[in-house]
Amino acid sequence: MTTANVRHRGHDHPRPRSAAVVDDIVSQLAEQGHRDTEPRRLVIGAAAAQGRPFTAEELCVALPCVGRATVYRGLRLLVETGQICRVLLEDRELRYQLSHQGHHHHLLCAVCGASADLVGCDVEELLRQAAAAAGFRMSGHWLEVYGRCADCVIA
Amino acid sequence: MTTANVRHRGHDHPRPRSAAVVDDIVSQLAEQGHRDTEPRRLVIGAAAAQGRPFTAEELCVALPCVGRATVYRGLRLLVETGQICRVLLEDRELRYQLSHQGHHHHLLCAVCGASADLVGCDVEELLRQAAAAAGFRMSGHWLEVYGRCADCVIA
DNA sequence: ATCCATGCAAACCCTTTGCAGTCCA
DNA sequence: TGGACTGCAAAGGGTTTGCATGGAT
Repeated sequence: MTTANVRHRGHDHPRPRSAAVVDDIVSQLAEQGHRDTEPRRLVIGAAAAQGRPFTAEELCVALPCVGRATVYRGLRLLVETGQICRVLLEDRELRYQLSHQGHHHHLLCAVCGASADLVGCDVEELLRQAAAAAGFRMSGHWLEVYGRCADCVIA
Repeated sequence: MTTANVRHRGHDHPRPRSAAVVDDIVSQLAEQGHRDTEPRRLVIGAAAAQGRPFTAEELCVALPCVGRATVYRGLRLLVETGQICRVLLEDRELRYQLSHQGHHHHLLCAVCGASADLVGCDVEELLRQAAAAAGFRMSGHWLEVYGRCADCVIA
């Protein structure tokens, strides 16, 4: 295997400040014909402010002035446009987090909820071959890896 | 990688007829102190009769004489005792299917819904190493592979 | 001036739970 | 017989939708 490459959220690749993230996403949405509205900016801003995968409910609580439906519609739009991705916990709870470039998987800490992206790990090719051996043409896969992050392994 | 080994449901390893499957599962449940009841047998029988991953709702429809709660409770018991396993479709719809031995993953056909088990594919070790590179100690993972089965690739 | 986006509340879907009655072991 | 199991219906939670209003382009 290739040595796995890891990006810890907000460390190795520091993101621009939240406001810039919001502007960036809003402009990308604009290119696709989606309007620039205050509630939508609030949703994006709150999403960007989360330190780890978050739930729709958490965003609703963080944004009491934004309608519940608007939060859900905003999240759906962001997923559809690839700005954020969905994360499934072991108990099947659905969470979200800002997308990073390209295809990757999530390492999720069962203790503190932290998330790290796993990139450069060639599971995909392995799966494609295995699927082919079964006569399947793979079109996609869903993979979540659960465990304990470095901090929680020590504790 | 090791050459992936594949089991197509009901082909390479033909299962005993449905009634025998039911008896087998019921006796395993009995060993764990669970009673042998008619509704439970019906649930197991219906589950065994499905040709592909099924939903709780499908079982309820197939068993109009069995209470909805009983179907759900039966499925939960079967999952807890390892007799059946959960399968997640790409849209996150939850389905079930009879378990096979050991750890494996599912190849799911997006067209016809068929399912094949992927065994002997050492994704796990690859993931463990990748997780370790990120400082994570892996404790588990969830993987579903989506695509088209041999029949549906042709069609 | 459009018509997309929002907010509220109700609707929805899927699953679980409370409870009284039933039936294995 | 006692405790597990069942069925019904109602509750539950998480998410979506209908509709009238508001706001971006």
